[in-house]
Amino acid sequence: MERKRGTVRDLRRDNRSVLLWSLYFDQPMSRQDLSQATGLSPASVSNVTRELISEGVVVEAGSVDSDGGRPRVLLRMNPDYGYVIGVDVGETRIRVELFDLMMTVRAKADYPLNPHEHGAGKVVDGILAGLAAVLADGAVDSSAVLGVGIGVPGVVEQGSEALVHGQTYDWDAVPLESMLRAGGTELPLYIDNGAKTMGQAELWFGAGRGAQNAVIALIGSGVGASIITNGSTYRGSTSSAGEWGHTTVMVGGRTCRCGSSGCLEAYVGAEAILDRYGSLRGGPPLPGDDQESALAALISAAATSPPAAEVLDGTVRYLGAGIAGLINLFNPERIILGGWAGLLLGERSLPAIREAARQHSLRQPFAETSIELCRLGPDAVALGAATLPVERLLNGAATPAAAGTNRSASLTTG
Amino acid sequence: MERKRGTVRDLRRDNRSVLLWSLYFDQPMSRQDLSQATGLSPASVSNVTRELISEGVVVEAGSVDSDGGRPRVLLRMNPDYGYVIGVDVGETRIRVELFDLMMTVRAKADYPLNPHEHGAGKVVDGILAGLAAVLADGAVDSSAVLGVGIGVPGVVEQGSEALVHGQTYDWDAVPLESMLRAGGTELPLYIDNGAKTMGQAELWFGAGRGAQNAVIALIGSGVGASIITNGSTYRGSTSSAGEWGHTTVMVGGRTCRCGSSGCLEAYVGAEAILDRYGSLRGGPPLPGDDQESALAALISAAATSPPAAEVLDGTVRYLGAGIAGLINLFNPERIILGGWAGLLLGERSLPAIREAARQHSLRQPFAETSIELCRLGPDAVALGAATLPVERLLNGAATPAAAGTNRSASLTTG
DNA sequence: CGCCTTATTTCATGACGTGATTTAACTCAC
DNA sequence: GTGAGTTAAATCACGTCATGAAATAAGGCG
Repeated sequence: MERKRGTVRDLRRDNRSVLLWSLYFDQPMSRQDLSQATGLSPASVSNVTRELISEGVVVEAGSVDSDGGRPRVLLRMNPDYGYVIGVDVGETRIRVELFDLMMTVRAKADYPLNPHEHGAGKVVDGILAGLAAVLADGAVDSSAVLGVGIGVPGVVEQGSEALVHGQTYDWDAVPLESMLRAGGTELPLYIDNGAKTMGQAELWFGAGRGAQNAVIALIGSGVGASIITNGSTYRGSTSSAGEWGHTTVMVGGRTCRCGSSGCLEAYVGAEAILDRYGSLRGGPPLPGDDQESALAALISAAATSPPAAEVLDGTVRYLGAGIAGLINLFNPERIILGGWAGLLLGERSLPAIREAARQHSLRQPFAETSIELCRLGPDAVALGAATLPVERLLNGAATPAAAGTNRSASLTTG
Repeated sequence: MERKRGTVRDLRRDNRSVLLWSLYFDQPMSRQDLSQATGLSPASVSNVTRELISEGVVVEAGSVDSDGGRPRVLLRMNPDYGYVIGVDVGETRIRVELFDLMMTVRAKADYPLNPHEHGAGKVVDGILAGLAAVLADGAVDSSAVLGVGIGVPGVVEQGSEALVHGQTYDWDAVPLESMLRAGGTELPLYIDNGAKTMGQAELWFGAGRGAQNAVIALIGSGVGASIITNGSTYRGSTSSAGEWGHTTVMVGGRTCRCGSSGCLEAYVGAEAILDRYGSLRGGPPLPGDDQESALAALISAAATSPPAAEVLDGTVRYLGAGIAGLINLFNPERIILGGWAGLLLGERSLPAIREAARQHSLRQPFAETSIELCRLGPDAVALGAATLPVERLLNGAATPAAAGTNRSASLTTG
């Protein structure tokens, strides 16, 4: 998100953007509050506000207070100014959700995916079907949609057309964007890595609110992370930053599915945990075909089963070491542990994880970091993806399309 | 380095800053070149340029070219607009260097430090003496000094007055800034971690030039790093970001001087390498009281001595794993290996280090990353520290003091 | 020496943010 | 009720800025 500078018009756009961000996260606010929060003069707030209201992005929402003076008029975002869609391309299903501007869900659609059949074509079909379904279900015209955010597993190469490199899916440079275009959609698309979109969801609405520097650590079958620096997602030079799972925590250790050895993921990923438990017991895998119930079973077994406890203790230790590395390197205000396996582990062992992290990190940065659990659950990928077009709106993209059937159209100003 | 926005005057400052950065790193340039490089209109370049010339920051430096048209007038920074001082507080000495704006050395001074006597008082005395010495030696009046950058070991807490937490020195919240003030200096001070200043030196003038995302990995007696994100040094929430040395690469491994175990530093720091070699041989430490010659001796012994070769091979492997972690997490364009021990290792084994890093990192980000050696040598700490006040100047700090005896003072404009 | 070419400056214009000033919208005491 | 008091918001006049267009400067070339 570069900020072009130069002309005096860009300045206006910047100020407008600052004001929108402020309002978005602190609704409702009076013009006066906004002036304080943004540092802009009351006069400027008044001007920018008029513009925003006439565009329909912002609406007045009643007045409040008055101990003797003119009451403050409260301002809100207009949730119906436009809609956004979030797509979560998961291992077993595609989920599509329609939100209004304030991220209230308006419609949902799920498309199951055969775990062993991840052809890009299937995924594209699922997404397109989901888009049509939520638009119909929510009774929203596509012209009112600001954009569609899509969270996918794997690295997304942002170019003129986004390319997806999916390790898990065995995708190699899949041109998802142009495939969707070929499928007929004309909605603005924002494609990003699912861990990053989920991180952004936590950053905006979950345990990360207000953080400038944070790492959202995600543990599912595999291990990933979303890195927040200076208040926004860090992507690195080719958008693959945050691949935390393949950090070496044990040189010469267990072989990882990435081909290397000693990776963090080879110890704390759900698959690895179950595998370690299996080889310790020497028996067959735990009950339940899916990892989720198997891991839950392992965790509840730990109370009585020494081998299960041993595996989990080891997991906590490796995880703590991995988190400590993040603390030392990034010096974040917050580490947020998520992903379905991360939540299972965290619910049982957060204090132990904190202690392990303490042991492996430097005193000073550790003392400045809080380690918490995600608040939004594992379904936040779609939510986070849907924030991408909202982010663009807040950053001042020119009114996209005519967006908004629901505007109060009193443009008679002056 | 926040960029305050709001008024139209800030816009001017921003444009001025963009122009200065461009000119600083691409001297000399004509106004036309600048217009192209910055995206500003020729008219604006002309205006801003006039201002800069009248202030004395920029000077015209001859014209060039002319295949039929008016020749381009070349512009340069005025190296004598003001001076900056860089201080390197090392383990065995304090080094103070005086530079002009283009970082040409004008004077140097060294103050030896007893390795076992790192009292803050001694250090402050040394710095103050050094400042006086270089100013005298360089025949520069203190009013012409834009600022003093000081690179120290340990974490620097940037508050209203910088506090230094030095692990190595056993410093705990030493108020270095106010101590120097109490010592009588009135020069603007910029205190930062030495690894970060060295990283900035490489970023500006060394192997990091032009990189937007890079990590400068420093190996000396200990191990540190300087992280560059989006073109500038990343500091994290309390400026301790970049503590790479205590990343766990071997859970339950060697005890580290930080108190934890399995830290990268416990394997690839010079002290650790020598220690590992010592315990492998079972004999006394290598010849040479200082680590530097001992490590050099170990490296040259590796050609004939199997134990030495074994230790170094292990070191390469651990180092590669550590670097791989940086590649995965940060997805940088470049990893730059430095520090005196890093250079010794790198000169002998860079290809092996690259290979080890490849084995432990993901294919895609590894392919996008080049791994190189530092170009400026271990003395770049002072140089990098001295860039701090220059950075401030380029970012558009109001002309600090009256800076510059050497200005052409024709301020008669319109 | 005049014409051509290219770099730089000048000029008029339109936007913008802001402090000061007005106007708007209420409360409250009487 | 009604006027004084109080606070929020809008308006105004002003100064600053970047910019495209036009003018000017500075050289080459025939």
